[in-house]
Amino acid sequence: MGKPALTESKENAEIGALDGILGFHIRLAHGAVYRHFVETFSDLGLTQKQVSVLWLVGDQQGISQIELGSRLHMDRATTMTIVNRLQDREYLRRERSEEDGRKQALFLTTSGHAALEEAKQCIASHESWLKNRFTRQEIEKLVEMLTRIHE
Amino acid sequence: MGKPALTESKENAEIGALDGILGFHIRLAHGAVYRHFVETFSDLGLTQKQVSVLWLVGDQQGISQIELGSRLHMDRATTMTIVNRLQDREYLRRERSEEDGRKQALFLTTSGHAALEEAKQCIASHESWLKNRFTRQEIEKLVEMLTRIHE
DNA sequence: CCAATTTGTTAGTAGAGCATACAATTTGGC
DNA sequence: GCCAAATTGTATGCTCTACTAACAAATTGG
Repeated sequence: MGKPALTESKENAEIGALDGILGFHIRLAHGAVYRHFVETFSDLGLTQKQVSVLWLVGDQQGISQIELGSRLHMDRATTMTIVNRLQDREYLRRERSEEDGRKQALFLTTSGHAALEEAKQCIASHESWLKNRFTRQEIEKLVEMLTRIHE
Repeated sequence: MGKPALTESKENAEIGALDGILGFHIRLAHGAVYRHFVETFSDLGLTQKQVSVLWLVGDQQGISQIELGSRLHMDRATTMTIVNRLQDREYLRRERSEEDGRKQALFLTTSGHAALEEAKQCIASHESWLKNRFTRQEIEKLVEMLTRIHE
């Protein structure tokens, strides 16, 4: 019954049965990646979401908010707040779409492009910190498995 | 252009070069797991963190807040807000530790135990939703790789 | 042409995370 | 034993992300 009192030297935090929960490991891994991301981007002052949005808008100028949101799995309201923040910082601007008056077309400003370039440098260093612990094959397998989760 | 237009979830959202970023996939996977978690736990009204805390306190009655926080990678302030919320709902209680007057020892209440039991049922169904897409070996490998990230 | 849908917007709520400051307690150096 | 430093808990305030609900404007379809 019960478990022996933990007297072992293991510095690694014991999490008991939680260790068998896949979702738990995904959450912890995400947290670790998140924290390193924030550290890497403390100078730029950009969050993961903001960088993703800059990246996607840079990739596909004129994309609508709804399209942007759907590709990053954000709802309309969440997309709004992030686009608002980037617009306030003058990294991107909205334009009414000509084809569809309901849509806003999003474009990077000049400083938006500059910020994205800087961000891509940070992403590179962040990614190598992350990927360092895996072989090329493992990364491929990991990405494939993660994709099966988020589809 | 093999993809049919459909109203289902699986509209292959193009994310371009972002597709090569491992951190991005971790974030998307986490988001997908999180959303399914919330859905699964909408009846119980518990969050991932709250369940993790209930689980750990149930596993190790008398654990201190600092210990709890360190095992779930939360700082003291964050741990406080979560413990406060669970205490307000009378799922757990604090007791001044006898060995170390600085510490609070945490214990599940009766309804805390009940909530944890319910939660474990939900976790099981949530986990099988998640694990369904993998073989046993893949799960093992995935957990091992995720552990390398969060150590 | 009118009703339904899509898209954007605003406002409000909530969880999680972090920084800072402070109080109580314990620990360690002397 | 005593005092300074470290540990733990607490309180406050801020930010980011995410969701809901309601509403307006534009488009689409029957």
